[in-house]
Amino acid sequence: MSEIDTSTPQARGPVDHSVREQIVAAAGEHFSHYGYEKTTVSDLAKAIGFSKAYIYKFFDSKQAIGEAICAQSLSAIILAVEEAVASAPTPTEKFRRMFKALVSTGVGLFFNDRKLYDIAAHSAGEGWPSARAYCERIRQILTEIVREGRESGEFERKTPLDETVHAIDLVMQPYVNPLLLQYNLDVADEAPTQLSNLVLRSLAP
Amino acid sequence: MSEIDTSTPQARGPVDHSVREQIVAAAGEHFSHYGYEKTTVSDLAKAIGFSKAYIYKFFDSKQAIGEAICAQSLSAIILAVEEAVASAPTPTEKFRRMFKALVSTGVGLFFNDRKLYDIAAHSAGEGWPSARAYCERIRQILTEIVREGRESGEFERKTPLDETVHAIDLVMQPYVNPLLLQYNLDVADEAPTQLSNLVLRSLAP
DNA sequence: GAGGTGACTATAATCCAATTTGGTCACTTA
DNA sequence: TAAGTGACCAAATTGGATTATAGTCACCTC
Repeated sequence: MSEIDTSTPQARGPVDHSVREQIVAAAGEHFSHYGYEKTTVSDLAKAIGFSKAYIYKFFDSKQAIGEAICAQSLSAIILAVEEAVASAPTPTEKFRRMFKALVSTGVGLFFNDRKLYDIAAHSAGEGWPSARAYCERIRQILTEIVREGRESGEFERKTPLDETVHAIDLVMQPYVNPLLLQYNLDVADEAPTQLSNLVLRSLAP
Repeated sequence: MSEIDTSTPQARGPVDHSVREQIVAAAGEHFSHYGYEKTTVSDLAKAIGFSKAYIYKFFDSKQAIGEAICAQSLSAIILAVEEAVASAPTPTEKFRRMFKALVSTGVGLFFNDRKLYDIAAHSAGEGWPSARAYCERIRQILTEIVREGRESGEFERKTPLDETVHAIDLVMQPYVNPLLLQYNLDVADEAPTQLSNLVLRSLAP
């Protein structure tokens, strides 16, 4: 449910292979310690005890490895959001908690795993599939909440669903997208509440 | 009404002096042609036929000159916004046109005067007074519109004014702030309309 | 004193050769 | 045939000597 894109174009060779997992594990550690740029593919090869060439049997490029790691980080955010949504009783509350979880998990990643955050931001900036899939998933969750709120009569039904969702998505974008979030850290604590209030007012029937 | 901060701390020596104006004019041309980084203070000195040292009788630093130029660009946006607002009959329409003018002028600056835009973005990133004043002015205009809409009964009056304005300001921020706008160019044509609709729904009495 | 400058310094930008790095491929080995 | 690699190349990166730049100051001139 919350795995993003881990078995996609950037993969080579057998999808399910212990070496692939070793590579990803080593990359996770190295990227988070030294950053994406500072770790070389040879470093990863040494870490798992194989040659650099062998790495390329499993990944198209270094970027592909970066995407796998990025997808992991973003999956963690998705997971937190899904849990937050699941725990809420009403669509209104689901939206509030979603937004809050989204921002606080993102900000948490920024402060606790800055190196991994930077990959996510880079990923969003370059439009990597992992980042696209993440944004898409957030939008899905949002759509589901709005739909449910409309069905229960909690939200207005005049505006076309797509339009409503799209507009709310635009509002959340600066906090969803890691590339943008880093410029909004100064308002990250108040924004979810303030913007949720505004959005929910706009959704009132 | 739309002059931003042109007579502020970064100024030295006589505020009203033809040489100051010459410097600003030369800076405007050079920065817009070659960019802020690529033009040296000596270039500006040569352009106006004085020594570099003399420049420093009028400006604290190169950055101070940059701020003056930045303030000019941002003033142009403010002016466009003020005109758009003035031409609108109702608060609802004022808000729509404000948002639209804001984005289209900003985007226009990006595509037509990229070098100047970059200064504005840098300014916003570093929190220069010129950028702060700009954001503050936008907020003032917004406040005035909301207040007027409340008085005329067009907008709801339950939510505290400050809170309403602040939330709307957060919504507009990605398009007001040049640092952020450049990451949102892909949605810059639809965002004003979509977000205006959403905000206005939230303002409905 | 108002208008203006050349010479100076510390720091930042630039340049370029030497080195690394991402990525490939022909080739083992079991 | 599946698992794995050394040797190789073009492109990117580094380090460190060199140059350019922001900013100051004592001083000049009218």
